[in-house]
Amino acid sequence: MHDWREYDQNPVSHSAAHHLVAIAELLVEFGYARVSDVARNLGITRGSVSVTLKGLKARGLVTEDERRFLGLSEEGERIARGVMAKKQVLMGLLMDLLGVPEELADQDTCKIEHLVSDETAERASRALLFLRSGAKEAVAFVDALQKFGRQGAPESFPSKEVEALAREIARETEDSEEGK
Amino acid sequence: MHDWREYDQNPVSHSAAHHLVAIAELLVEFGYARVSDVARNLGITRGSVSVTLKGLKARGLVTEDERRFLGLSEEGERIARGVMAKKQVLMGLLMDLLGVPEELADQDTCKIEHLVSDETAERASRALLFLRSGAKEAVAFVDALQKFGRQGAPESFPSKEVEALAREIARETEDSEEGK
DNA sequence: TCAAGTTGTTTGGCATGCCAAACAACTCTA
DNA sequence: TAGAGTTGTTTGGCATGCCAAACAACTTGA
Repeated sequence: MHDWREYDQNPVSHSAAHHLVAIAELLVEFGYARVSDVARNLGITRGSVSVTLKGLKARGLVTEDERRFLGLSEEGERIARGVMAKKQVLMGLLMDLLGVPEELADQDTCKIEHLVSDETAERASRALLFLRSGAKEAVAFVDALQKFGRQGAPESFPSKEVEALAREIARETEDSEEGK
Repeated sequence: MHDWREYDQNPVSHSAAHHLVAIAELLVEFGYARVSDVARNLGITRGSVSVTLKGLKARGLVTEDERRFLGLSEEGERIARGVMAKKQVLMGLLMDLLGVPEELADQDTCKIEHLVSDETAERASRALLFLRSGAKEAVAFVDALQKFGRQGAPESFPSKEVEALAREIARETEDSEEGK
Protein backbone atom coordinates (compact mmCIF):
# COMPACT_ATOMS: atom_id res chain seq x y z
CA MET A 1 0.00 0.00 0.00
CA HIS A 2 1.24 3.45 -0.84
CA ASP A 3 1.90 6.22 1.65
CA TRP A 4 -1.40 7.84 2.54
CA ARG A 5 0.34 11.09 3.29
CA GLU A 6 0.78 11.74 -0.43
CA TYR A 7 -1.99 14.26 0.01
CA ASP A 8 0.59 16.93 0.62
CA GLN A 9 3.18 15.67 -1.82
CA ASN A 10 1.70 17.49 -4.74
CA PRO A 11 3.59 19.73 -7.14
CA VAL A 12 1.71 22.65 -5.62
CA SER A 13 -0.28 22.90 -2.40
CA HIS A 14 -3.95 23.75 -2.32
CA SER A 15 -2.98 27.23 -1.23
CA ALA A 16 -0.37 27.71 -3.94
CA ALA A 17 -2.76 26.43 -6.60
CA HIS A 18 -5.34 28.99 -5.59
CA HIS A 19 -2.80 31.80 -5.67
CA LEU A 20 -1.76 30.84 -9.20
CA VAL A 21 -5.35 30.52 -10.39
CA ALA A 22 -6.24 33.85 -8.83
CA ILE A 23 -3.44 35.57 -10.73
CA ALA A 24 -4.48 33.89 -13.97
CA GLU A 25 -8.10 34.93 -13.51
CA LEU A 26 -7.22 38.49 -12.61
CA LEU A 27 -4.97 38.78 -15.66
CA VAL A 28 -7.82 37.66 -17.89
CA GLU A 29 -10.44 39.81 -16.23
CA PHE A 30 -8.55 43.05 -15.57
CA GLY A 31 -5.29 42.70 -17.47
CA TYR A 32 -3.21 43.01 -14.32
CA ALA A 33 -2.81 41.48 -10.86
CA ARG A 34 -1.20 42.95 -7.78
CA VAL A 35 -0.74 41.53 -4.27
CA SER A 36 -3.84 43.38 -3.07
CA ASP A 37 -5.93 42.05 -5.92
CA VAL A 38 -4.91 38.50 -5.18
CA ALA A 39 -5.62 39.00 -1.48
CA ARG A 40 -9.09 40.37 -2.22
CA ASN A 41 -9.78 37.56 -4.67
CA LEU A 42 -8.80 34.89 -2.15
CA GLY A 43 -10.29 36.61 0.87
CA ILE A 44 -7.04 36.65 2.85
CA THR A 45 -4.74 39.45 3.96
CA ARG A 46 -2.08 41.13 1.85
CA GLY A 47 0.50 39.94 4.33
CA SER A 48 -0.35 36.31 3.78
CA VAL A 49 -0.29 36.72 0.02
CA SER A 50 3.00 38.55 0.20
CA VAL A 51 4.63 35.70 2.07
CA THR A 52 3.16 32.95 -0.10
CA LEU A 53 4.10 34.71 -3.34
CA LYS A 54 7.66 35.12 -2.11
CA GLY A 55 7.89 31.34 -2.20
CA LEU A 56 6.19 31.04 -5.57
CA LYS A 57 8.54 33.67 -7.04
CA ALA A 58 11.51 31.77 -5.65
CA ARG A 59 10.17 28.62 -7.31
CA GLY A 60 9.92 30.46 -10.59
CA LEU A 61 6.15 30.19 -10.91
CA VAL A 62 5.27 33.84 -10.38
CA THR A 63 6.90 36.93 -11.88
CA GLU A 64 6.77 40.60 -10.91
CA ASP A 65 7.66 43.64 -12.98
CA GLU A 66 9.16 46.92 -11.81
CA ARG A 67 5.70 48.35 -11.14
CA ARG A 68 4.87 45.38 -8.89
CA PHE A 69 2.46 43.87 -11.35
CA LEU A 70 2.34 40.09 -10.99
CA GLY A 71 2.54 37.58 -13.80
CA LEU A 72 2.90 33.83 -14.30
CA SER A 73 5.89 32.01 -15.72
CA GLU A 74 5.30 29.39 -18.39
CA GLU A 75 5.29 26.70 -15.72
CA GLY A 76 3.09 28.73 -13.42
CA GLU A 77 0.56 29.29 -16.16
CA ARG A 78 0.60 25.62 -17.07
CA ILE A 79 -0.22 24.70 -13.49
CA ALA A 80 -2.95 27.32 -13.21
CA ARG A 81 -4.51 26.19 -16.48
CA GLY A 82 -4.36 22.58 -15.34
CA VAL A 83 -6.09 23.30 -12.05
CA MET A 84 -8.77 25.41 -13.72
CA ALA A 85 -9.41 22.77 -16.35
CA LYS A 86 -9.68 20.05 -13.73
CA LYS A 87 -12.13 22.16 -11.78
CA GLN A 88 -14.39 22.67 -14.79
CA VAL A 89 -14.23 19.05 -15.91
CA LEU A 90 -15.14 17.84 -12.44
CA MET A 91 -17.94 20.38 -12.24
CA GLY A 92 -19.27 19.12 -15.55
CA LEU A 93 -19.13 15.48 -14.51
CA LEU A 94 -20.76 16.05 -11.14
CA MET A 95 -23.57 18.11 -12.61
CA ASP A 96 -24.21 16.42 -15.96
CA LEU A 97 -23.55 12.83 -14.97
CA LEU A 98 -24.43 12.66 -11.29
CA GLY A 99 -26.92 15.52 -11.17
CA VAL A 100 -25.22 17.28 -8.26
CA PRO A 101 -26.61 20.81 -7.77
CA GLU A 102 -24.24 23.53 -8.97
CA GLU A 103 -23.66 25.05 -5.54
CA LEU A 104 -22.61 21.73 -4.03
CA ALA A 105 -20.62 20.73 -7.10
CA ASP A 106 -18.71 23.98 -6.72
CA GLN A 107 -17.89 23.24 -3.08
CA ASP A 108 -16.84 19.66 -3.74
CA THR A 109 -14.70 20.37 -6.78
CA CYS A 110 -13.01 23.28 -5.05
CA LYS A 111 -11.67 20.89 -2.45
CA ILE A 112 -10.33 18.30 -4.86
CA GLU A 113 -9.47 20.15 -8.08
CA HIS A 114 -5.76 20.34 -7.36
CA LEU A 115 -5.51 16.77 -6.04
CA VAL A 116 -6.64 14.82 -9.08
CA SER A 117 -3.84 13.37 -11.21
CA ASP A 118 -3.41 14.49 -14.79
CA GLU A 119 -4.21 11.05 -16.12
CA THR A 120 -7.44 10.73 -14.19
CA ALA A 121 -8.40 14.25 -15.24
CA GLU A 122 -7.67 13.39 -18.85
CA ARG A 123 -9.88 10.30 -18.63
CA ALA A 124 -12.60 12.29 -16.92
CA SER A 125 -12.40 14.83 -19.72
CA ARG A 126 -12.87 12.09 -22.30
CA ALA A 127 -15.92 10.83 -20.46
CA LEU A 128 -17.39 14.29 -20.24
CA LEU A 129 -16.71 14.99 -23.90
CA PHE A 130 -18.48 11.77 -24.79
CA LEU A 131 -21.31 12.59 -22.45
CA ARG A 132 -21.79 15.92 -24.17
CA SER A 133 -21.27 14.57 -27.67
CA GLY A 134 -24.90 13.67 -28.00
CA ALA A 135 -24.04 10.06 -28.82
CA LYS A 136 -27.10 7.87 -28.40
CA GLU A 137 -25.37 5.64 -25.83
CA ALA A 138 -24.60 8.69 -23.70
CA VAL A 139 -28.11 10.07 -23.88
CA ALA A 140 -29.64 6.68 -23.10
CA PHE A 141 -27.28 6.17 -20.19
CA VAL A 142 -27.96 9.50 -18.53
CA ASP A 143 -31.64 8.93 -19.01
CA ALA A 144 -31.63 5.46 -17.52
CA LEU A 145 -29.33 6.54 -14.67
CA GLN A 146 -31.71 9.33 -13.77
CA LYS A 147 -34.61 6.89 -13.51
CA PHE A 148 -32.44 4.45 -11.58
CA GLY A 149 -31.31 7.14 -9.15
CA ARG A 150 -34.86 7.92 -8.16
CA GLN A 151 -35.09 4.63 -6.28
CA GLY A 152 -34.65 4.59 -2.54
CA ALA A 153 -34.97 7.39 -0.03
CA PRO A 154 -32.03 9.72 0.66
CA GLU A 155 -30.96 8.19 3.98
CA SER A 156 -27.84 9.21 5.83
CA PHE A 157 -24.63 8.26 4.07
CA PRO A 158 -23.57 5.53 3.80
CA SER A 159 -26.77 3.55 3.35
CA LYS A 160 -26.79 -0.20 3.92
CA GLU A 161 -26.90 -0.67 0.18
CA VAL A 162 -23.85 1.51 -0.39
CA GLU A 163 -21.95 -0.24 2.36
CA ALA A 164 -22.63 -3.57 0.73
CA LEU A 165 -21.36 -2.13 -2.54
CA ALA A 166 -18.26 -0.79 -0.83
CA ARG A 167 -17.50 -4.17 0.72
CA GLU A 168 -17.88 -5.79 -2.66
CA ILE A 169 -15.42 -3.39 -4.28
CA ALA A 170 -12.98 -3.76 -1.41
CA ARG A 171 -13.09 -7.51 -1.82
CA GLU A 172 -12.46 -7.25 -5.54
CA THR A 173 -9.46 -4.96 -5.26
CA GLU A 174 -8.00 -7.03 -2.42
CA ASP A 175 -8.30 -10.05 -4.65
CA SER A 176 -6.34 -8.37 -7.40
CA GLU A 177 -3.63 -7.41 -4.93
CA GLU A 178 -3.15 -10.98 -3.79
CA GLY A 179 -1.93 -11.90 -7.21
CA LYS A 180 1.09 -9.64 -7.08
CA MET B 1 -18.78 32.66 -4.57
CA HIS B 2 -18.16 30.53 -1.51
CA ASP B 3 -15.04 30.61 0.61
CA TRP B 4 -12.38 28.51 -1.09
CA ARG B 5 -10.81 27.69 2.25
CA GLU B 6 -13.63 25.29 3.04
CA TYR B 7 -11.10 22.60 2.29
CA ASP B 8 -10.16 22.54 5.94
CA GLN B 9 -13.64 23.16 7.32
CA ASN B 10 -14.57 19.52 7.25
CA PRO B 11 -16.07 17.57 10.15
CA VAL B 12 -12.76 15.73 10.37
CA SER B 13 -9.38 16.51 8.88
CA HIS B 14 -7.62 14.23 6.45
CA SER B 15 -5.40 13.14 9.30
CA ALA B 16 -8.26 12.50 11.71
CA ALA B 17 -10.17 10.56 9.07
CA HIS B 18 -7.22 8.26 8.53
CA HIS B 19 -6.83 7.67 12.25
CA LEU B 20 -10.48 6.69 12.55
CA VAL B 21 -10.35 4.44 9.52
CA ALA B 22 -7.18 2.80 10.79
CA ILE B 23 -8.85 1.95 14.08
CA ALA B 24 -11.91 0.59 12.29
CA GLU B 25 -9.77 -1.58 10.01
CA LEU B 26 -7.64 -2.89 12.86
CA LEU B 27 -10.74 -3.78 14.86
CA VAL B 28 -12.09 -5.79 11.95
CA GLU B 29 -8.81 -7.47 11.13
CA PHE B 30 -7.37 -8.20 14.57
CA GLY B 31 -10.19 -7.50 17.00
CA TYR B 32 -8.24 -4.82 18.81
CA ALA B 33 -6.33 -1.59 18.16
CA ARG B 34 -3.69 0.09 20.27
CA VAL B 35 -1.72 3.30 19.72
CA SER B 36 1.22 1.32 18.34
CA ASP B 37 -0.99 -0.57 15.92
CA VAL B 38 -2.47 2.65 14.57
CA ALA B 39 0.99 4.16 14.25
CA ARG B 40 2.25 1.16 12.31
CA ASN B 41 -0.84 1.15 10.12
CA LEU B 42 -0.43 4.82 9.25
CA GLY B 43 3.35 4.79 9.03
CA ILE B 44 3.84 7.53 11.63
CA THR B 45 5.29 7.53 15.12
CA ARG B 46 3.49 6.51 18.28
CA GLY B 47 4.01 10.02 19.61
CA SER B 48 2.10 11.59 16.74
CA VAL B 49 -0.75 9.11 17.11
CA SER B 50 -0.85 9.67 20.85
CA VAL B 51 -1.27 13.41 20.39
CA THR B 52 -3.85 13.14 17.62
CA LEU B 53 -5.94 10.58 19.48
CA LYS B 54 -5.96 12.79 22.54
CA GLY B 55 -7.95 15.27 20.46
CA LEU B 56 -10.22 12.61 18.99
CA LYS B 57 -10.94 11.22 22.45
CA ALA B 58 -11.78 14.71 23.67
CA ARG B 59 -14.16 15.08 20.74
CA GLY B 60 -15.83 11.82 21.71
CA LEU B 61 -14.92 9.97 18.53
CA VAL B 62 -12.43 7.53 20.01
CA THR B 63 -12.71 5.47 23.20
CA GLU B 64 -10.12 3.66 25.27
CA ASP B 65 -10.62 0.90 27.83
CA GLU B 66 -8.62 0.24 30.98
CA ARG B 67 -6.18 -1.96 29.06
CA ARG B 68 -5.50 0.86 26.59
CA PHE B 69 -7.40 -0.81 23.79
CA LEU B 70 -8.89 1.74 21.43
CA GLY B 71 -12.44 1.80 20.12
CA LEU B 72 -14.77 4.05 18.17
CA SER B 73 -17.82 5.83 19.48
CA GLU B 74 -21.03 5.62 17.49
CA GLU B 75 -20.19 8.92 15.83
CA GLY B 76 -16.58 7.91 15.23
CA GLU B 77 -17.65 4.69 13.60
CA ARG B 78 -20.18 6.50 11.44
CA ILE B 79 -17.45 8.81 10.17
CA ALA B 80 -15.01 5.97 9.57
CA ARG B 81 -17.63 3.97 7.69
CA GLY B 82 -18.51 7.01 5.61
CA VAL B 83 -14.91 7.67 4.62
CA MET B 84 -14.29 4.01 3.78
CA ALA B 85 -17.46 3.81 1.71
CA LYS B 86 -16.57 6.98 -0.19
CA LYS B 87 -13.14 5.61 -0.90
CA GLN B 88 -14.51 2.39 -2.36
CA VAL B 89 -17.22 4.08 -4.38
CA LEU B 90 -14.70 6.49 -5.89
CA MET B 91 -12.32 3.63 -6.61
CA GLY B 92 -15.11 1.81 -8.38
CA LEU B 93 -16.11 4.80 -10.47
CA LEU B 94 -12.55 5.66 -11.48
CA MET B 95 -11.74 2.11 -12.46
CA ASP B 96 -15.02 0.87 -13.94
CA LEU B 97 -16.21 4.05 -15.59
CA LEU B 98 -13.04 5.94 -16.44
CA GLY B 99 -10.68 2.99 -16.73
CA VAL B 100 -8.10 4.44 -14.35
CA PRO B 101 -5.48 1.82 -13.34
CA GLU B 102 -5.95 0.53 -9.80
CA GLU B 103 -2.68 1.90 -8.47
CA LEU B 104 -3.46 5.43 -9.65
CA ALA B 105 -7.10 5.21 -8.61
CA ASP B 106 -5.88 4.29 -5.14
CA GLN B 107 -3.62 7.34 -4.97
CA ASP B 108 -6.26 9.73 -6.28
CA THR B 109 -9.10 8.48 -4.10
CA CYS B 110 -6.89 8.50 -1.02
CA LYS B 111 -6.44 12.24 -1.43
CA ILE B 112 -10.10 13.07 -1.87
CA GLU B 113 -12.07 10.39 -0.03
CA HIS B 114 -12.70 12.51 3.04
CA LEU B 115 -13.48 15.70 1.08
CA VAL B 116 -16.47 14.57 -0.95
CA SER B 117 -19.86 15.57 0.45
CA ASP B 118 -22.33 12.92 1.52
CA GLU B 119 -24.79 13.91 -1.17
CA THR B 120 -22.27 13.71 -3.97
CA ALA B 121 -21.06 10.38 -2.62
CA GLU B 122 -24.63 9.11 -2.51
CA ARG B 123 -25.17 10.12 -6.11
CA ALA B 124 -21.88 8.58 -7.12
CA SER B 125 -22.96 5.37 -5.40
CA ARG B 126 -26.20 5.34 -7.39
CA ALA B 127 -24.24 5.75 -10.61
CA LEU B 128 -21.87 2.97 -9.71
CA LEU B 129 -24.70 0.66 -8.69
CA PHE B 130 -26.36 1.30 -12.02
CA LEU B 131 -23.09 0.80 -13.84
CA ARG B 132 -22.68 -2.59 -12.19
CA SER B 133 -26.33 -3.56 -12.53
CA GLY B 134 -25.75 -4.96 -15.97
CA ALA B 135 -28.46 -2.75 -17.45
CA LYS B 136 -28.12 -2.60 -21.21
CA GLU B 137 -27.75 1.20 -21.20
CA ALA B 138 -24.83 0.92 -18.78
CA VAL B 139 -23.07 -1.76 -20.75
CA ALA B 140 -23.57 0.10 -24.02
CA PHE B 141 -22.31 3.33 -22.48
CA VAL B 142 -19.11 1.89 -21.03
CA ASP B 143 -18.48 0.16 -24.34
CA ALA B 144 -18.99 3.27 -26.41
CA LEU B 145 -17.00 5.40 -23.99
CA GLN B 146 -14.09 3.01 -24.21
CA LYS B 147 -14.03 3.31 -27.98
CA PHE B 148 -14.44 7.08 -27.75
CA GLY B 149 -11.60 7.38 -25.28
CA ARG B 150 -9.17 5.74 -27.63
CA GLN B 151 -9.17 8.83 -29.81
CA GLY B 152 -6.35 11.33 -29.52
CA ALA B 153 -2.87 10.92 -28.13
CA PRO B 154 -2.24 11.30 -24.40
CA GLU B 155 -0.71 14.77 -24.53
CA SER B 156 0.15 16.78 -21.45
CA PHE B 157 -2.84 17.89 -19.45
CA PRO B 158 -4.75 19.98 -20.24
CA SER B 159 -4.95 19.40 -23.98
CA LYS B 160 -6.35 22.11 -26.24
CA GLU B 161 -9.51 20.11 -26.56
CA VAL B 162 -9.97 19.85 -22.82
CA GLU B 163 -9.28 23.55 -22.38
CA ALA B 164 -11.97 24.34 -24.90
CA LEU B 165 -14.33 22.08 -22.98
CA ALA B 166 -13.39 23.77 -19.72
CA ARG B 167 -14.08 27.22 -21.16
CA GLU B 168 -17.44 26.02 -22.38
CA ILE B 169 -18.44 24.72 -18.96
CA ALA B 170 -17.18 27.87 -17.26
CA ARG B 171 -19.31 29.95 -19.60
CA GLU B 172 -22.37 27.84 -18.90
CA THR B 173 -22.09 28.01 -15.12
CA GLU B 174 -21.37 31.74 -15.25
CA ASP B 175 -24.53 32.15 -17.28
CA SER B 176 -26.59 30.37 -14.67
CA GLU B 177 -25.12 32.60 -11.97
CA GLU B 178 -26.16 35.77 -13.77
CA GLY B 179 -29.78 34.87 -13.26
CA LYS B 180 -29.63 35.03 -9.50
C1' DT C 1 14.35 -11.74 39.56
C1' DC C 2 16.26 -8.68 36.80
C1' DA C 3 17.70 -7.10 32.31
C1' DA C 4 15.61 -6.35 27.84
C1' DG C 5 11.94 -5.23 25.05
C1' DT C 6 7.35 -3.07 24.30
C1' DT C 7 4.06 0.45 25.10
C1' DG C 8 2.09 5.13 25.58
C1' DT C 9 3.24 9.92 26.75
C1' DT C 10 5.68 14.21 26.84
C1' DT C 11 8.79 17.56 25.03
C1' DG C 12 10.96 20.55 21.77
C1' DG C 13 11.48 21.21 16.96
C1' DC C 14 10.07 21.99 12.07
C1' DA C 15 6.97 23.19 8.11
C1' DT C 16 2.74 25.12 6.26
C1' DG C 17 -0.53 28.67 6.17
C1' DC C 18 -3.36 31.85 8.18
C1' DC C 19 -3.97 36.44 11.09
C1' DA C 20 -3.28 41.26 13.15
C1' DA C 21 -0.48 45.02 13.64
C1' DA C 22 3.19 48.04 12.62
C1' DC C 23 5.88 49.91 8.91
C1' DA C 24 7.75 52.29 4.81
C1' DA C 25 6.84 53.91 0.33
C1' DC C 26 3.83 55.45 -2.96
C1' DT C 27 -0.28 58.26 -4.96
C1' DC C 28 -3.69 61.13 -4.84
C1' DT C 29 -6.35 65.40 -3.46
C1' DA C 30 -7.49 69.61 -1.40
C1' DT D 1 2.68 70.71 -0.27
C1' DA D 2 0.67 68.46 3.68
C1' DG D 3 -2.62 65.04 5.00
C1' DA D 4 -5.14 60.91 3.72
C1' DG D 5 -5.47 56.76 1.55
C1' DT D 6 -3.39 52.73 -0.82
C1' DT D 7 0.14 49.39 -1.37
C1' DG D 8 3.55 45.75 -0.20
C1' DT D 9 6.43 43.94 3.51
C1' DT D 10 7.80 42.41 8.01
C1' DT D 11 6.96 40.67 12.54
C1' DG D 12 5.10 37.84 16.10
C1' DG D 13 1.40 34.80 17.01
C1' DC D 14 -1.66 30.71 16.42
C1' DA D 15 -3.22 26.10 14.69
C1' DT D 16 -2.31 21.71 12.47
C1' DG D 17 0.44 17.78 11.95
C1' DC D 18 4.55 15.56 11.55
C1' DC D 19 9.32 14.07 13.77
C1' DA D 20 13.06 12.51 17.18
C1' DA D 21 14.31 11.76 21.68
C1' DA D 22 13.69 11.01 26.41
C1' DC D 23 10.74 9.05 29.74
C1' DA D 24 7.89 6.01 32.83
C1' DA D 25 5.27 1.93 33.15
C1' DC D 26 4.39 -2.50 31.69
C1' DT D 27 5.59 -7.40 30.22
C1' DT D 28 8.58 -11.17 29.22
C1' DG D 29 12.34 -14.47 29.09
C1' DA D 30 16.50 -16.58 30.74
